[in-house]
Amino acid sequence: MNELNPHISVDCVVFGFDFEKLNVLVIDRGSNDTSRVALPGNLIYNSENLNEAATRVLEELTGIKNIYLEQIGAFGDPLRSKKQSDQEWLKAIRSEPSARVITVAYFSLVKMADYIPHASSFAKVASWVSIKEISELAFDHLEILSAAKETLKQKIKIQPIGFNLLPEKFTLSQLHRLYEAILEKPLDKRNFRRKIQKLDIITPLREKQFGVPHKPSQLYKFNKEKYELLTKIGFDNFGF
Amino acid sequence: MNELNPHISVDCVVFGFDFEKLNVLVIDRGSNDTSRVALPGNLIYNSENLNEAATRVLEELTGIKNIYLEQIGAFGDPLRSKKQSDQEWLKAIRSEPSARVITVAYFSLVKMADYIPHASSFAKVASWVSIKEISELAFDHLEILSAAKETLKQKIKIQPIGFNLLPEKFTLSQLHRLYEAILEKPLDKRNFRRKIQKLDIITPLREKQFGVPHKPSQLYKFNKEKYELLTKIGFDNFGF
DNA sequence: TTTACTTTGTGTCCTAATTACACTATCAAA
DNA sequence: TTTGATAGTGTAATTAGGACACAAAGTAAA
Repeated sequence: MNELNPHISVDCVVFGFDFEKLNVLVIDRGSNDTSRVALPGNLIYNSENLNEAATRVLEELTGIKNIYLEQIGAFGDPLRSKKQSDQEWLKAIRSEPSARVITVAYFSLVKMADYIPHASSFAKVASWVSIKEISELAFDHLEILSAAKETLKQKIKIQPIGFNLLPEKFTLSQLHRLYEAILEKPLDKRNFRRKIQKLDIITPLREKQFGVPHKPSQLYKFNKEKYELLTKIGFDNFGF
Repeated sequence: MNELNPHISVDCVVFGFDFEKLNVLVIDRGSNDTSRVALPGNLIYNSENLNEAATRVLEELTGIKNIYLEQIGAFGDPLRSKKQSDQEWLKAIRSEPSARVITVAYFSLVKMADYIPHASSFAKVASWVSIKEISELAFDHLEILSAAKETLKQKIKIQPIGFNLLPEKFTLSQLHRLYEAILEKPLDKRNFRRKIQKLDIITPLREKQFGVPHKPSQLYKFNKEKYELLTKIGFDNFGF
């Protein structure tokens, strides 16, 4: 340990859905020796609040902006950035690489198609990776990712936030697969549909899929007014 | 704003239940001009993690120890300690009173009878106050308290944590009133009892209340083994 | 043009959970 | 012995949840 003041950073867990599985946005420092994959994150400025910092840092590193971020919590183990590989990275980008860093983690759900990551700043690569394929991340980012997944599982049960991961027009099957990917368990098709329909939060469009080599499915759009009404009056019964 | 490094503090929202209403533990700087009621909190040390800091700070200010603290989240608005009254207080206790302070909030549930607060350090008074009576607190502590209440409402629905607020032996009516106090809404007596009984998490004792000017009620104890089993295998169906 | 392949979309039965609701029992105190 | 206070109990009606199988609609390939 040392006697420098601790620093504050933000880290962002941005989830995307590719109609099959959940992905998360990561950056890579991109040196060719050891790849150092990490969640997008950096130190905050003194004049901005934590949300603003998360928004700014995410855009600086990945080009992604205009998204809604929600706090997961603070991670402040004194040793969270003391692994040698982490220290080596920090030496390249920080003026006080050995200072303790307490981070505040945020998560967000976005439509992958709308957010093509473009690496910049110290990120050499910014890309979507399937959460199943992530077995190692810098610092304590694996722990943060794990907390984010847990938060998402909880929230999806009480708020229909999953719609943020789908395009404007979507099918019930896509929504179904999304819920299965988030909850990491199979859900009965008919029961799922019944439950979603009863929520009265999606509206069928006068439009179907086309060009698919099977029965084309009905397209739906998300009913934002209904959603806002529901979140306002509160609803607990979205559990699967 | 200024260019000092931000500091990190922890603040604790400790709930207690007096068989009628929810209370929260607050400290008062105790000057006789303006009373400055606040949640117990202080800067962290560089060598301790956030949980340890919360535990230590709580004990230093109120004498309360050996309790389980759970994180609520980080609060980091740059202006959160810039009110004049807050600055005056900070000048008395901090070497850099104008530095930005980012705080990590924790909450806890305790049996009031077991935890008699004893003020020390810069706290001149440490005492339980009904949450209904709190209309003003230092810094952004009102916001933190509000977040804590919300967290508690959510958690009580998926974990039987309320038992931490009751003594070893308690009656179903006490438990009932506790749930009503936390959820801030009336719950049907018979339905509440049925639901709790079905959880199989309380065991009746061979003992009743005595000395009460009405029908004495059955005493129960909390079934810890069952609770731990339930939290391990996971359960979502504790909703009221 | 027929067949194979793939995914969509739908209904019922059974069980479990939820809600609403009112009266008797038991004690202390007056 | 009466009063006042709280404890304790059951049922009926409704709603939600879980398990389960087959026909329909399109493309692609034979």
